[in-house]
Amino acid sequence: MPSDQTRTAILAAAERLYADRGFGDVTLRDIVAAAGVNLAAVNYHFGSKDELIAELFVTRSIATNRERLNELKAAEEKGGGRADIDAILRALVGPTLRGCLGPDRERSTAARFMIRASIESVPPIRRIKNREVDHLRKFVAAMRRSLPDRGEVDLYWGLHFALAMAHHTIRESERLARLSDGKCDLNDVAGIIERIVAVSVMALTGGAAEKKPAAKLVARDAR
Amino acid sequence: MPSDQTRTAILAAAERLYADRGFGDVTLRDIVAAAGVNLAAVNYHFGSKDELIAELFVTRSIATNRERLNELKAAEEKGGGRADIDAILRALVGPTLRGCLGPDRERSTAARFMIRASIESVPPIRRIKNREVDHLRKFVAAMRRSLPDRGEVDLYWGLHFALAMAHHTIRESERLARLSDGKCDLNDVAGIIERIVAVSVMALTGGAAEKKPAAKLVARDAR
DNA sequence: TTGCATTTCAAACACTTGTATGAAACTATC
DNA sequence: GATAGTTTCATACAAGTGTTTGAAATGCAA
Repeated sequence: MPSDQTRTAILAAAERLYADRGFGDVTLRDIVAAAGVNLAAVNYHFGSKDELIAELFVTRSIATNRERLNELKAAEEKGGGRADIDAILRALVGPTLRGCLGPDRERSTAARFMIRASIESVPPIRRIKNREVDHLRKFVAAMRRSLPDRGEVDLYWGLHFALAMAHHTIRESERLARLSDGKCDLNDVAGIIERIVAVSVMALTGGAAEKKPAAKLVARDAR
Repeated sequence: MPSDQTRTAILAAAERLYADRGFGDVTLRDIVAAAGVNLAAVNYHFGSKDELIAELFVTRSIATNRERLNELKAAEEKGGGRADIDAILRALVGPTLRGCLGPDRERSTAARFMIRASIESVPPIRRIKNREVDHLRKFVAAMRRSLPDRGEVDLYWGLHFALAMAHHTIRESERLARLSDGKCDLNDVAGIIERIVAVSVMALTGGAAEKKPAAKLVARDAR
């Protein structure tokens, strides 16, 4: 059995560099330099640059999806097969937001890499990404169980908007900070999640307060 | 005065190619081939590839911003200096959505180019893009006039979410179509705009129906 | 037409990219 | 300890990039 410390060093360095600087301007030479290995090691261990990216993406993709589904399943079991809509949405956007935002960006490399992958859309990733709809369908199903009276199309749009707010918040966090002169606290990840979930719930329920007391719907104007 | 048909041919070809395929994989040779001009013409007329991109971006940027501000000003004048919040948001997201979505993608090249620019974040654009916050501040000011009781931070988040939904809808329109098996009609641009505006208004007003009858807040389940 | 500035063109330049090669170093089995 | 398989390494390669060059072509005033 081969010692794969070179392999993992390449994977770690590549993920960090891609997360920080994007796929566009990270070369194989940058990666091997950061990993402290030889240039030819990438092609030896992975075959090509694209296969390296693909392996990176599939690994993180199933990890993120599992994290989401675990939260979803926990919420559904607690509710006896029918989770509250806000819990479903929290399971959808929570993992990514917690991974990408907040002060502890140390182990957030994976999440930041996934955001890069969702933004830049490089060929090897685009091919894989089509399976993601199957993953999202599970959330649509859970939402349908939670809101059986809502129309199908509204559910799709609600899920779409929830992802929109989550991803856009991650991508444009600095612009929001500058626009608001720092008044929008982007380190308060829990607060951001609640904000996005609250808006998504309103989008899905038409603004009328539902069965739950809707605790977090009030404006939070810290600082 | 020089005949600038070569210049404009380059600009048109570059904008179309960038809009269609992104900055990443469009070379100068692709551009000059599409424009039917010589390779050296780009450097002769623009100095460098980055300056070509920058000129493209600033031109479209001020055009889009003007379109937005015209709608905003019209709404504010109609309301005697204080526009309804939904009119403000419509002025913010309407122009871009109308340009990028819908069946007539012929003259939407400009809007699609702007979306590319907002996604890929290539260096020459990133430098210019910082001025956009000044443009957005005008919308924050209008929102403050329209909703004087709302907290500052809520206004920023509301504007942020509105842009999030608009941009994400443009970027991931095909995924939404596939996820919903075509049930989400992405050719109904006016309906999409109203949907986004409605959710944004709810995000800003906390879900309670305000002074206006909130006409469009009901779910639309066409098809 | 002559002369001069502007614009076009083919060709080459310098550089970076991902990939391939073949020898060297290493590892573990017999 | 010899040998076969695996891994590393320096180096080279082919292709593609933006840019530059200097001459040819063009347009336009005197």
